[in-house]
Amino acid sequence: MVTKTRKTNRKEELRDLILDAALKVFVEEGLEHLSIRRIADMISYSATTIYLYFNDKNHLLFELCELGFLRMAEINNNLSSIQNPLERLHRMGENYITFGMEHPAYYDLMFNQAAPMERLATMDNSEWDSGDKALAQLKEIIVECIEQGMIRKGDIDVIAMAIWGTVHGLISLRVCKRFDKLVDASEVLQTMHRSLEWLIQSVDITEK
Amino acid sequence: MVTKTRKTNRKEELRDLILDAALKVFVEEGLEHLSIRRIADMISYSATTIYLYFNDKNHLLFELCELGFLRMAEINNNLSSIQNPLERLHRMGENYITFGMEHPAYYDLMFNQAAPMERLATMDNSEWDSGDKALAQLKEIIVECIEQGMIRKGDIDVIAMAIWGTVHGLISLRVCKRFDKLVDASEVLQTMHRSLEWLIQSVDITEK
DNA sequence: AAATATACTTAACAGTGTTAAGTATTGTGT
DNA sequence: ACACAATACTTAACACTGTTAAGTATATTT
Repeated sequence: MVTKTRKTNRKEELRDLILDAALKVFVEEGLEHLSIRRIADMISYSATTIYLYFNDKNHLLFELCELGFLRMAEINNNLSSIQNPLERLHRMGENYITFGMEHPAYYDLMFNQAAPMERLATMDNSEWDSGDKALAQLKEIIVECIEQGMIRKGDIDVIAMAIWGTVHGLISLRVCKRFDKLVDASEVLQTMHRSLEWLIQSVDITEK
Repeated sequence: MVTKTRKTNRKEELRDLILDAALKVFVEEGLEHLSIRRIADMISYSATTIYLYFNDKNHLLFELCELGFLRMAEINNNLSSIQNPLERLHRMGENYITFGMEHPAYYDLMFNQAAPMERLATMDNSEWDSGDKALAQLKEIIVECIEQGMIRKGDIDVIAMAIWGTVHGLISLRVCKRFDKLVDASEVLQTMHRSLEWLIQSVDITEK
């Protein structure tokens, strides 16, 4: 039993080593430069060794994606202290923008790339837990906003999609470099925050 | 002069043949199955012939992208007849959703993939004309809405980004298959339209 | 000490974008 | 009509990619 645990730990260690190397490459050089052989070279193993720890490249990318969701959850730790649900919603959107701008490679993988979803499709429990959790948190806040009469009533799913869509849309356009030629680089971040602010204010039905 | 024109036409013909074949593959089988050799096989030419008509794959994808923008512009022909600018804005959003749902491969290429923007970066006149035009049309309508006191005043760029972001976000999440596990497939389209409707109504400051 | 399981590697397959060099075919000038 | 040159295209190759089958040491168990 002890030996088995030790073995498992050693296995886990190399698995983590692979993920760390993969992370380093795709954060520093982009997803297009992330190849199995590249990772293998970095950690001085043969390329095929990686297939002893991951079914295929999609599997590896999916795991990286999950790490991304962990990091994203972390930056939302500052939400609980905010009483006003609309303010909390606003902050959540700002966190989302911050995350996307600071970790574009993660964001691309989590929401734009096909690989993680292709991996998900092959899994037994094919629920998208990470996405589900993040969306559930958003919906909770929206429910609060509606209960306190701060935003117009409506189907929670519909409102959640609209709000998620907005912040995702902004980040996504940025990550996919669609802003570069349209908005001055130095003003992108500010424009995004002001867009979110405009949305929140438009949605706010208090004091009107 | 006549012969030269004839030659040019013949050149254009093969160029179009390549684009047609490329279009067929990536619409029917997805971008990941679109390879230079695949196109070449379809039109019974060698792979290298394609490089006589396009600098590289990015160039080819950029041209396909431009075709996508043409098609997108077409479906906005129904806007001019709508007097109320807020209604026109709403319809423009619905058109955007319709386009994205009916041509996911085009949409992916136009707004998510890196290739077209990488091509653009290598070009002399590196303005993103297509994106610029589409955004300009959106801004025009927003200006009208503000002038007629239909939506809250604010920086045009900021508002345009917020609205474009919203519809793009919805489509993008769909095209990248992030809705599949979260929203029932049969309800996705309806949810998207209702999200847009909710946004428009939230933004509408008439009769409040 | 023999058998077996573990951890890893080598070699290979089929595919990718891309380039250099070569080959017909066609058009032009004398 | 003949030589020259431009045009249109192909063959072969390079350096990659993900992935798999088969082989090899090493360590563990019996």
